[in-house]
Amino acid sequence: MSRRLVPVDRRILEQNIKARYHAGDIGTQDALHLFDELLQCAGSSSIRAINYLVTTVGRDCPALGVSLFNRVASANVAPNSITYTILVDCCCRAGRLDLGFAAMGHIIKMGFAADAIVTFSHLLNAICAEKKTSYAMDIVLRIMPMFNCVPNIFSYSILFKGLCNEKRSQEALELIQVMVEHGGSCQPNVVSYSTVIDGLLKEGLVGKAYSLFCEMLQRGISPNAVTCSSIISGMCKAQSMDKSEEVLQQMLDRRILPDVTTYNSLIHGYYSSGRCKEVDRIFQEMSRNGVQPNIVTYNIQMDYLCKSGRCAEARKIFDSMIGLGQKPDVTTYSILLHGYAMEKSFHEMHCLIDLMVGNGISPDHHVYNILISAYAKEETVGEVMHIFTKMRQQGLNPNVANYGAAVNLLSKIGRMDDVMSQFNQMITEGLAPDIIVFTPL
DNA sequence: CTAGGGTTAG
Repeated sequence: MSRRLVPVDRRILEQNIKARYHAGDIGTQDALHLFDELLQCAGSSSIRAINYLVTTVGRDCPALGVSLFNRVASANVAPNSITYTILVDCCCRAGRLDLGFAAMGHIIKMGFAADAIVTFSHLLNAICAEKKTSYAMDIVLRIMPMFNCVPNIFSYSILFKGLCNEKRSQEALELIQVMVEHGGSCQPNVVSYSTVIDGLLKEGLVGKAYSLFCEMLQRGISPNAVTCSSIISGMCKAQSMDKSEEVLQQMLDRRILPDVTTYNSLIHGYYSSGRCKEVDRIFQEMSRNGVQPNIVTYNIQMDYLCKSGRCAEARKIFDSMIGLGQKPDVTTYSILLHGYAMEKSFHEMHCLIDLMVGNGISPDHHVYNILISAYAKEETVGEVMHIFTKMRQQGLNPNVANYGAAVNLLSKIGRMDDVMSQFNQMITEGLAPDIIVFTPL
């Protein structure tokens, strides 16, 4: 084989990968095969093609993306800054924030930090998902500028959402004010305002949310369907359905089209206040405006029926959903399961769990907690403990609500030694007890 | 390429 032919073959392969990537034409398996093929003849020109392949694999299976990176590193090809960005994203999505930090360390060492704005976003998302938003704030406000990486509106939005998720929406509000007063190039936009308005409303701070909304309008930023849906949802939560309707009317006046999420908020609000006639009206309005119900709409409807002791009707919706091609999700199953639990229909519960697993949906904390509570009410300790074992076998660590349900049962039947042992187990697993766990003690 | 809204459990 001549020296010249190899690079030509290689270039054809690289161009082929690039074209297929942009056409969205590579599956995970294809990518893995192409990766093997390319790595055999790869040279320094191959890194772009390698990046396409690692992106494709990592999208589907982040841990596999990380392992491909290791093979790149041991082959004779130097990763570039894009490769490291893909790596950080894969590490974070594989739940290995520690490896994400290590990769970021390489980026900084190589002097790529100033251009790593997207890489930082992946890292910030993962940090906030672990409820360490204070740390994320330090990165945005101090560490990124230290490396000449100027935080952008995405960086700040991740912080706003993280703070709101930690019920620190007032700090998010302060951060918005600081951005505005500072007058820098990065100013809050409709996403920033919507996020913080939503967070304030979820904490019941209606007045502050309203002031922020006014401030947004004054600054010439137009609300959109997301902003309005958050406000409608907040008004529903505050039992102010009339105000919700006012906001809906203002949306229509401003030509902001309500979408399925907007209508779902209203439907949930009316069900919660027991006004079913109004729900019918909203359904009609939806259909008139060409908005189709989705899985969440059905879940809301089923939840209402189950909680009104009408599981059979909820089941009819459930069965018709499958026919309509709307696949029930883990929430749908939880809702129906909870309905059966209230009826003490243990047989139906087990059939439903089997159906769920058969349809490829794994039970989550909610599902298990419905089972734990149902057995707890029957005071069958053995079954409750068995569910904990099953959860752990599935790699699902019980959460505070799961322990809460068990601790309440044990204290009710006077088994205080078992209460303490569950309590200690919970602490050992790094969980912070809440008021419900403490009450029996 | 990276950000925001609706549904479920003790």
